[in-house]
Amino acid sequence: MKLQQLKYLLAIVDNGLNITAAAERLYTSQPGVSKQLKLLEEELGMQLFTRKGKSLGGITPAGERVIERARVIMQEVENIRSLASDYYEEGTGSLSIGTTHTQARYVLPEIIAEFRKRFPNISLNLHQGTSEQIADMVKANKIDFAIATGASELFSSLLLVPSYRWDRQIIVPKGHELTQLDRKITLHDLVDYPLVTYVFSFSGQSSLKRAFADEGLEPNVGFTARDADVIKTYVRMGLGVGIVASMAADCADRKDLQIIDAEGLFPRSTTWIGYRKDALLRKYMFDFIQLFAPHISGRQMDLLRRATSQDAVDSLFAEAELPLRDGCGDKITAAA
Amino acid sequence: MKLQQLKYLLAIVDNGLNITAAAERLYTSQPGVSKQLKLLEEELGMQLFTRKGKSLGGITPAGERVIERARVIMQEVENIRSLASDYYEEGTGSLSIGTTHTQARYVLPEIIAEFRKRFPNISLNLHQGTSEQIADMVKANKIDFAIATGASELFSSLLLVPSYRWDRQIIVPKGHELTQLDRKITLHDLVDYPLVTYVFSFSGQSSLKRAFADEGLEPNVGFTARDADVIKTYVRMGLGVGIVASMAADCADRKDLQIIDAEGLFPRSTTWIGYRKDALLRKYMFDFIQLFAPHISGRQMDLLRRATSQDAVDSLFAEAELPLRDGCGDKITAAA
DNA sequence: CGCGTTTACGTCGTTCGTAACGATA
DNA sequence: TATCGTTACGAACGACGTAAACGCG
Repeated sequence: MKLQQLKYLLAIVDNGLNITAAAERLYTSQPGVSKQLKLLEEELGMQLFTRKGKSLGGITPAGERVIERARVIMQEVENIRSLASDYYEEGTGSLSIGTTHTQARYVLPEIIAEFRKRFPNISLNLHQGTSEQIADMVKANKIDFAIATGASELFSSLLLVPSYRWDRQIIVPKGHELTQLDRKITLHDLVDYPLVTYVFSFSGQSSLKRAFADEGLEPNVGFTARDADVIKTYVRMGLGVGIVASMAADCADRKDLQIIDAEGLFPRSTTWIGYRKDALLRKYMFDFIQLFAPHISGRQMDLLRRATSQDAVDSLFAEAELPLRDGCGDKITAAA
Repeated sequence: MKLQQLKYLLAIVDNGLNITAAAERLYTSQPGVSKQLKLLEEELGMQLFTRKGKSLGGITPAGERVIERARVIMQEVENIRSLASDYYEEGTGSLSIGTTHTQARYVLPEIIAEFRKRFPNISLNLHQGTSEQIADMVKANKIDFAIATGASELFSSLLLVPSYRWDRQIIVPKGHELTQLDRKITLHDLVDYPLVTYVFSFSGQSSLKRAFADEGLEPNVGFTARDADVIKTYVRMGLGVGIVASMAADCADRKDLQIIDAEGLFPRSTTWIGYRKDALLRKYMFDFIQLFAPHISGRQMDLLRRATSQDAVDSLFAEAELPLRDGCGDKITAAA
């Protein structure tokens, strides 16, 4: 048995049991892959795949289990390489992050700027997508980190590190009648206006809908978009009342938009940064986590390094201690 | 990186950083091992070992971590092979068991007889030793199963499956004055006689001593031996009162020895069968477990197969439901 | 000088890519 | 006939073992 055979095996599986495609992905010849698969099957004395004529038809039950193990092995091989890189190639490497628009546009820029300053030779890749798309990237091992809000059920193979919490904010054009209220705004006030907010697939969105339902109200959603910039554009055009994450309402917007604090109206959301349970992170990756979630103490980071289960991570952080993030003013306010 | 390089690396570590010894163990030439180590270090770009002149002096901190990972990899490779054997070499293989004298002499014979009948082509190896010696065998990966009583702290790398419980029994020559008592025997009765029992290193032994201490008594230990046969021999010679595991007092002994039930006098012991957490057991190995601990239901066995932590195993079995084993009469009595 | 490691080198087996062939839809 | 996998073969590479050199105690 050789590592290459296992690598080829996984490549075949990950390319839909198409040996030709796997060979291309591996930058090698197709007969080579074919032969190594055959050799592996011969050595193990078992069929890993069922055959449809000459083509591969499916994976045998035993094959499934071999593949599982092979994945562990290749992951550990990666971990060894990663260890080695940490010791002798300090300062070089790459970091791929999958995240949503709000993070990429409003939260990450200054964090990434700081990271680049500290690690100028780490190449950074930002992959933007919906929670579901990010989950796919995780599956395909395309990213080192996923950053998102809620939707933890999509990311069971990751360790999720809660990083900060945020409220939604209501944005309206300056002088809008909602700003004339002499009391705190309520959900009742909102149902009279067309709302402009995130499309439902955006995680945490369903909690907004539920907030209305809990009071027996039906929101009038006039327009949905995937990112806050589009929402703000439409709010500026007077198309409705915007509801966005507080991070998205930055200071520049306050020239022509008015922000109404919606604290308490909707449940608070928690944004996390996650990485594969079985991956060994390089030093600069942990440094990135600490940049992203600076409330984590040095001691907590040490414990985090050793954590292998979500329970272990959760026990490190109490929700109440997470910082609350805003788009203007102090970027991070202390815990309530 | 190649699997062979990792195998060589581990062999070097397991042979006290002596490359020559490692090469012999691997049935290959010493320069070959040396070269592969060098290649591995070059590929990783790091020193795995510190050098004392030309000899290996110690393991670098980074090396330790690489070795950890390498062990996982080689274990998974074994697991794949094991899987393959299960599918295509059904009925062949080997089973090595490390256990104590009492198990080997009184409990295992009939279990092994049944196992041999079912799997005539599995070669069986019984390694007898103290708990400590068995723990060493586990470390050196010499055995598939460890069977022992108590001493669970020695076997933290194993999953321990509680299998049955047993009491100690008091054995005396026929007509001994302790048999004349018209009431249940107590610890006070025993301190007047020299006791013949297991040496202290035998696990669970300390609990015997503690039982006396709890009542403020000091037992008069006249003679200790490592196995019950020796103890019985000395009891027959009138050298003292024997205290042995109930399994060891078999029917044949009742001709010239009298057994006094000591139920309640000493804490009950639990015997377990254990296997490495990270090992993938072959089918016949699980069958052996079920032979050894027949109280485990089919459903529990299925869950056991998937268990990876001791907590998961413990949650499967409540102590109270374990059978109580005796040396004569019904071999296994139902739970109390 | 003995022990253990490294270097040097010749042999042998394996892998790889190209090219041709076979099977399937 | 287009697609995909297998077989065949020569070239290149890598692993292995023997022999010799080196360093340390």
